Amino acid sequence: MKNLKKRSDCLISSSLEEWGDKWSLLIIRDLMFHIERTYGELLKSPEKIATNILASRLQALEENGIIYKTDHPESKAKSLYKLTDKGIDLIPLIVEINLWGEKYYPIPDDRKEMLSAIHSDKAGFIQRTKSRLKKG
Amino acid sequence: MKNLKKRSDCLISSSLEEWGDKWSLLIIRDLMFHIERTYGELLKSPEKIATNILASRLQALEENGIIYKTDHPESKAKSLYKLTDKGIDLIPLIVEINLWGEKYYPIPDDRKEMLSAIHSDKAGFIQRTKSRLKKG
DNA sequence: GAATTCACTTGCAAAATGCAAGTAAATTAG
DNA sequence: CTAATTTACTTGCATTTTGCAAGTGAATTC
Repeated sequence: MKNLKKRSDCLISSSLEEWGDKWSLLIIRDLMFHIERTYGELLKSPEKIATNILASRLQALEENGIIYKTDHPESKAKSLYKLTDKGIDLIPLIVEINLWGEKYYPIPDDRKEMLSAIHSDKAGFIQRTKSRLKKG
Repeated sequence: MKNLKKRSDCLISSSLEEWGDKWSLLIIRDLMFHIERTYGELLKSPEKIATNILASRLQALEENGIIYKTDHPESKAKSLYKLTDKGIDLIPLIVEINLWGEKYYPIPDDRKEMLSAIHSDKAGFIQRTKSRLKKG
């Protein structure tokens, strides 16, 4: 998957070229909820991404500076993927997707707490999530 | 293009099934900036969507209740596409994409005014845009 | 030392995309 | 009034992307 075709100068179009496909945003979601994940953990997400697609997306996201790969502290066989600051900047977007989804889909139990935190203080939630990810 | 595969219960995943591809979001962008567009006007967007892809996306977005089609007031040959309330609810998302893009791409001149309006009063901008689209 | 885990890669079929050309109804031009 | 043009698509086909299953090699556990 080669990226950055630059279909136009539009900010939205350019941004979507980087992360605007379903799998990329689901990977970003996982790294937002869990701070860091191994390749195998990302594979276990309920949407069942294929191994080759996961590999190509991780590579593209890394090339675009949205995620980075580090050594796993306990094993040389594993490695960890995390969001860069550029990736962390996508938190407000993920929050808005959740808010839209909340309005049109049944809310899974494990998202209820997060959504009520967002509703009571959106900016605070985003700020707390950002700092949790940055030190992680 | 058949929709709604429902890969999981995740709000993000379900939402992305509806509009989470690049072309759909660009169509939504156009309908947000211009309130209403004909098929031909949508085709003229700088990203150069193919005619068959545009047709399939319009159909999917309509089936998902995000846009609707109405008669053109001046010509039976033309028809107009507009955002439904469900589609209008995506405005905050488009705003956040713009804000992310602003940080990582050069800002086109024709977006500068909008972005400064967003920066000075995000909630107000969203509210004004919503009411503009609803009466339109 | 052998089996298992981990992070991928490879090969191939199926689906989606993109391009060019066509079509039918409505509109405009002569 | 008739022919050319516009409008909103559809169709056919090549290219690209996706998805599935089966490797592969290094690291780890048994």
